[in-house]
Amino acid sequence: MSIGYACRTVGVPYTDLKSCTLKNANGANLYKLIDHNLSALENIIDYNIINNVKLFRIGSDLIPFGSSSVNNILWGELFAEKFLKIGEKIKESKMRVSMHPGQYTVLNSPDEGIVKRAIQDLNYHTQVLECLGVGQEHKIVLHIGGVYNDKKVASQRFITHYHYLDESVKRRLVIENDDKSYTIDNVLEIGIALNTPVIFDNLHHAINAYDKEKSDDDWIKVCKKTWQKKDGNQKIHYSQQDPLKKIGSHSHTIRIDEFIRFYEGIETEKLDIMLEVKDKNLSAVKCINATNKDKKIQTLEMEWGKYKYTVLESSPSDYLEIRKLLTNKSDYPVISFYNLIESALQKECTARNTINAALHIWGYFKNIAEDKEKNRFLKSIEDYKQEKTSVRTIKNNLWKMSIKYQQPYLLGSYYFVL
DNA sequence: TGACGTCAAGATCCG
DNA sequence: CGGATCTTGACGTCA
Repeated sequence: MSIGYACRTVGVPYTDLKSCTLKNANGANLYKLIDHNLSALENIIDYNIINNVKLFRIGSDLIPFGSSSVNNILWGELFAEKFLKIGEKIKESKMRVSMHPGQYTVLNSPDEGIVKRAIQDLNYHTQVLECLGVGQEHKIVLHIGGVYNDKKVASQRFITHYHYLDESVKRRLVIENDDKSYTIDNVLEIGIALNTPVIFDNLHHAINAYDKEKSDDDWIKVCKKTWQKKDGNQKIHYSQQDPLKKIGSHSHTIRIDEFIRFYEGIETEKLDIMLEVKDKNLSAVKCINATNKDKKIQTLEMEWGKYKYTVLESSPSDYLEIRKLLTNKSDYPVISFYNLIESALQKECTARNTINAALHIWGYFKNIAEDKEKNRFLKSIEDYKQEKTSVRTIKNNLWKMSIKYQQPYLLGSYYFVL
């Protein structure tokens, strides 16, 4: 059983993917971007290995304009070694990766040109995974596409167009229910016809279900039958509704109580769970720690080190509460721990608490900072008090100091990104 | 024709 | 001039 996250990290230095606009997409630029992005991907994979994350979705923008003819450089060959090095790390650590073309890759379109581009896009995604040298259990997830006033005809067209795909693409392709058009039973019908694995997405299903007679667990069991041994473990997507945003919007973080309720209601033995959530790796690590059989307080102490200053600026009372929670070294109060962090992070930061936390961070530098740096920090605090600047300015300033003076504890802190 | 979703690039504004 | 903040881009479907 693995739990993972999609595309990018939060709070992990040197893991951002870069891109460019169409008009700047020339060979020299693209070469630099790809080189940078592959290094970033390697850093993400390294982070995953260190943090015991065994499931990860590689972002489609790894190769900018990867499926477009404007990108005509032979990136597969030019970066072959870099790809293979990353692929080796993935295989060695038994990580499973995947890719997921976006909502604009539509295989079942009645428009020939759009179908052609969709096929090119699927070829591109396949090529990335092949360059890494990873097996066919490393999947490409696709939605069915548009309805065009007749879902039966449109489903049939998906099946017809599927047969245009290269064997290497078909081997990896899996299909998923969406939040507007194709319900899980629609997708299963196509999946069974094509002998293609089906991904169950719980939030899409909650919004767009043919009938709600069956539970999530029931549907997961039905989908399981579409996964064969060669496909690897069954995969599902899991996300939660953001309570403040419109229907279908992913939550900022995975609420741990709600996740555990879901987790305990399904058969997880041979199941991989891809989380779709704004805070990415933070929620993945949270859910991994909450379901881990290896219950060590050190795991929570490390997590606390990353969250503590964010908690301090949101809620000093929760800060004290969590410290108390972690005093018994033989305990593993993982659920209470994350509940307290979630509750703290929901609270509005008062100006007083914001400044208090900033001064705590400043404590790392006050004896080593140059006068110029000290003045800049004090000025940012003054400006903030007078509402002339946002807390961003203070944090960006302190972040630069953390890099300059190489404070490892601060470089891993979520204070700068949450 | 614009909303939808996503997030970095690119543009512009500010001190 | 550097940094913060706002706007655009790139894609296809649907109302």
